[in-house]
Amino acid sequence: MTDKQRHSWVSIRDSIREMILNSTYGPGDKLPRDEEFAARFGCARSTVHRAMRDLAQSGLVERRRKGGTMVRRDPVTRATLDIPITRLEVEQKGSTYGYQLIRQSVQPSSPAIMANFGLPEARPMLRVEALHLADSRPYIFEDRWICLETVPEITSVDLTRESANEWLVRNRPYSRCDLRLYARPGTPSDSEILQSSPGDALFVMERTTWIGDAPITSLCAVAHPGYQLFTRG
Amino acid sequence: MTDKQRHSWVSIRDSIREMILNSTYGPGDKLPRDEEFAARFGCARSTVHRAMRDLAQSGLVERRRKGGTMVRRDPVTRATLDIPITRLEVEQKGSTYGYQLIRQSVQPSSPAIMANFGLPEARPMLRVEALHLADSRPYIFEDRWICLETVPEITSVDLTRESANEWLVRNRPYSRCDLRLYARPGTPSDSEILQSSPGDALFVMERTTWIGDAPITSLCAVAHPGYQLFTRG
DNA sequence: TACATTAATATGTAGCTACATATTATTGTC
DNA sequence: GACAATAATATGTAGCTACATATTAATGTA
Repeated sequence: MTDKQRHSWVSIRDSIREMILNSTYGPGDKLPRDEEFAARFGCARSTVHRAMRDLAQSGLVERRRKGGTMVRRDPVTRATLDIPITRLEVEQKGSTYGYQLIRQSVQPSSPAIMANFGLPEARPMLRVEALHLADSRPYIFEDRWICLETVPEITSVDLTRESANEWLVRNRPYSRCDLRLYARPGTPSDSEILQSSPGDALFVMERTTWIGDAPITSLCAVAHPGYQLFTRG
Repeated sequence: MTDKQRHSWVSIRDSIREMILNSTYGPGDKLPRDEEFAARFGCARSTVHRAMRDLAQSGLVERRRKGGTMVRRDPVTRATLDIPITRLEVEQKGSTYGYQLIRQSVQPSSPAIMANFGLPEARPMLRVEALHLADSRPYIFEDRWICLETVPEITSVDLTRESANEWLVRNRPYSRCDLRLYARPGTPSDSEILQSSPGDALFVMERTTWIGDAPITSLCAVAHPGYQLFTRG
C-alpha cells in the first residue's frame, strides 16, 4: 500500500489516463480529488496536481476550483504547430533562401485587417507585400500589415534587405497570436507572383499578433502549390 | 530591494520576457541561472523555474541541464490547434450533423499508410471511407485506416451508425499524433463526394496516431471548399 | 420565496528542502 | 597529448506547508 518509492508525476499521469481509457472513469465523470488520488497512490498532492495539470492541458480532463476534475465529454485532438521564420524553414530544407520586397506603403487599416485585430476604427499601418524564395523559386507570398502606433521603428527598417517577418520575429515578441488556415484557388494575381497555374490550390496562413492589447501585425501568407505544414514530432 | 510581496510566476515570466524583448538579453545569449534570478526578484527558485518552463514551452528560450538557459536564436511562432470531433464541430456552428458510411473493408496497409506510421511491412487494417455532413451538405470526407492489431474491437463496431472518428476518440486515447496540413485541387472523385466544383481548392488534414509505439489510425480528411481551421483563443 | 451573506471545499500558487539527472569542466593516468 | 574517471554545476523533480481563489452549498434575513 504505502510504498516508499518515489512516484514521478509522469507515471501518476499515465496511471490516471489509463483509468480513464479503460473506463474506470468515463466521459463526464467526476474524478476523485487530488488529495484522494495522492493517498491512493502514496504520493504528494503536488505530484497529482502536476499530473492533472498535464491531463487538463492535453484536453483529456477539465478542472475547476471547488468543482473538481471531470473527464471531458468531448475530447479534442490537440496539436502544436511550430511556424519558423520563413528563411530558416527554407534553409532547413537545404535550399537557398531569397527575399524580394514587392510593395510597401502606409495605409489606413482595411476593414478585413480591422476585423482581424478587432479594432473599432482604422489605424495607420505599414502594408508590406513581399515574396520569399527557395532556390530562386517562389515559396511564400506575404501581404502584411504592421501597426505603426505599436511598431513605429518599422519605418526605419530597410525592408528591401531584411524581411518584415524576420525583423518582427526578432524584435517584437507577441503575447497573443491568432492563426487561421485554409485553402483557396489561385487567382491570376497569385499565378503571376507565385508562378503557379491558375487552377492550383493554394495553402493560406493568416496570422495576427498582439502585444498585450496592442496590435502588432496581421498577415496573409500564401504558399506555393505543394506546400505542407507539419506538427513537430 | 527585498520586497516581501508575493511574486506570481506569471509576473516573473513577463519580466524576463520583457528583458529579452528590450534586448537586455539578445538571441543566443545565456541567461542567469534560476537562483540568480530568484535572488534578483526576491522570490523562490521554484517560481523562477515555473516562469522559465513556460518561456521554454512557448519557444522563446531553451534550457539544458548544466548548460543553463539561452534565448533561442531562431524564435518560432508556436500555436496550438484544437481539432474536435467532427460532429461537435458541426453542432457548435449550429448546424445539424449527419454521417454517412461510404465503404469499409479489411486491407493490408498501403505504402503511403506504412510510411505515415513508419512501418517496415504491411499490416492488416480496416479501411473506412465516410462522409460527415452539416445540414445535409458534405462537410468533411475522411479516408481512414485503422490498425486491426492495435484496435481489434473496431470490427465489432457498427460504423454505419457511429463514425470511426467518434468511436476512436472516445475509446482510444493516443500518446502521439502527427498532423500534416496542405491544400490540393479537387479531383473528379472529390467533386462527386463533396459536391464541389472540379477547380475548387480543398483543405486536407492528414492525421496519424499511436499509442506507445503501436499504430492506431491514419487518416486523410478532405474538407469542403471554404473550410477554415483556427487556433483556439 | 427571494436574495444577500457566510461557510465549506477543491484546485491554484508561493515558498521551502532535498535529492536526481544531465552535462560540462577538471583532474588523473598512461 | 589522448582518454577515462571524477568533480562541479544548473536544471528537473518530489515532497512538504501555508495560504489564495473560485465556486458551490448552507444559512440568515427581509
